[in-house]
Amino acid sequence: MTQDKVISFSSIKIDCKSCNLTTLCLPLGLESAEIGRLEEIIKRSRPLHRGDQLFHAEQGFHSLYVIKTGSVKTFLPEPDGGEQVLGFHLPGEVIGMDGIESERYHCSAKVLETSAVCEVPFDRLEALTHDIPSLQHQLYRLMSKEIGQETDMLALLGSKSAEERLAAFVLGLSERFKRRGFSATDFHLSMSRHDIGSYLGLAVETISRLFSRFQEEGLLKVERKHLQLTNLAGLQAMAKGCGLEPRRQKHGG
Amino acid sequence: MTQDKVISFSSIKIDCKSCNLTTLCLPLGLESAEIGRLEEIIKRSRPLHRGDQLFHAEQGFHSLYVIKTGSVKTFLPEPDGGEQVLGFHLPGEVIGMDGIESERYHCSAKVLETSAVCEVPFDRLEALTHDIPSLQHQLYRLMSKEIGQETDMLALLGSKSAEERLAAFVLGLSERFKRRGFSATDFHLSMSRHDIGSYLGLAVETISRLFSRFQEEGLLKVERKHLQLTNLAGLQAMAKGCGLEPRRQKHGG
DNA sequence: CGTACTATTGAGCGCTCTCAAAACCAGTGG
DNA sequence: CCACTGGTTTTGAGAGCGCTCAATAGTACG
Repeated sequence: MTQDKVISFSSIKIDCKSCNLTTLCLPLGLESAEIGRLEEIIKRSRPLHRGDQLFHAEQGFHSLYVIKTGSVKTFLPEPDGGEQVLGFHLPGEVIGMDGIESERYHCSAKVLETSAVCEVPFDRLEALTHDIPSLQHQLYRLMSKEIGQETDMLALLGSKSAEERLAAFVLGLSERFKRRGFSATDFHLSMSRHDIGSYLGLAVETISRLFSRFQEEGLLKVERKHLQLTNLAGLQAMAKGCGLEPRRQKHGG
Repeated sequence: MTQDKVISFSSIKIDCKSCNLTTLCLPLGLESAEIGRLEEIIKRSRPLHRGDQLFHAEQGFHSLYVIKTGSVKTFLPEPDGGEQVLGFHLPGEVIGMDGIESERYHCSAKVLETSAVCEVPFDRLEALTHDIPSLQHQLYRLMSKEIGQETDMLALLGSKSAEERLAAFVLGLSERFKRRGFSATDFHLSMSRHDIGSYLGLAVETISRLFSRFQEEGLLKVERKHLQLTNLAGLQAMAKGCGLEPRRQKHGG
């Protein structure tokens, strides 16, 4: 029960010990009575499995979802049945905030591996943020952070080469795993090469070729879904476009 | 004074008659006393001119800014002095929300033409949203909308060809001018070709060439900064990638 | 052990890039 | 008024990155 409290509390707070997520946010400083109220509105879900869909684009919006364990991808469905991947989400992260404006989800969300996810009905959360100013502030911060992250992604897609994008991608994952207390150099890719390609605006084949090249260059080792980063500094240099030989173009040249 | 009230009210409401912006949002339904309180916190600014900077990336965050007239671009400064353009902002739009999370602006904002901009200190706005639930809801919606728009841009950059991007861009501008009560087919581009290219992830030369080609194809007429859309349906088809001849790639192949 | 899906690798091409230069425009000062 | 200067836009030529197509290998599942 105490354990449950911690989980519920931290699900919103995004500062969740049970999710190994201790540094993302400032403490909320809620009173225990307030924690209880927050707990009340959170629906715990049974385990979800690979391919399960949390919500669909255009579907009526009611709740935010907090990833507790596992991973989730968000994407924009395309008319031809394809998926434009928008992001990969790890424990402690919140999705669904794009649905508030129109009261319909803007994107779809699909579970990448067996995962646990909390549902937080937004109308009740909104009412609670009205009663608890620090929670209100936290929600503003959360949405602001989302905007900033998408902004960074726009810059990546707008001006980086394929190798810069992939290097930045694996380093981003590394950083996020590290914050969660997992290894920063050794982790599992729950998404397919296809999803990575879609996310980075590249073809599947390009992802595969780059992984092979990075491995040849000793930057990392990749075996199917397992990734081991063997030269973080080299990857960082590559992500910044400061590769050994000066290159300065996205593609073409 | 009544006129001023309308402006202040609508600056936050994003439903501003004086900005020709009547359809963007639902009414807030504020009491006149509440309107007064909102008015109090808004700082009106003197006119700004082309090149004036509203805020810089990494600078301490204190306020949101609402464009009243003119236009503003937001961008991420690059180490080499370049600018990765993130968006162009028209009257009624709010910028600076990316600064809430870290209490530093995430991007920079520069005025594109003579403009009027309201400053809204965020701490005071936040306090006010606590007192006025409908205002709180409106701010959530505003941030949610921003997330959705950036999402759409990610999809554009991730999977569209150059011609699809430019067609979508001019149509997006057209739509936004239309909502503001201006002509949807005849308007002024306050940003340079360079800015458009950066925004769309394309080279300046590509923008210029595409404008020329679109003109040859009778889709639009362009003369320096003046744009006239002569075939909206054709542009829409092009933006969707349903051009006359089937094409299905971003670049290459 | 067959079927379907995912990943890898190769061959070839074209979209969009870079480089380069000319045309055009705006502002300044003589 | 015009030459000068700096910036923006246009246009051309050529090249390369990342694409598509295609085929092979590896993996998952029944």
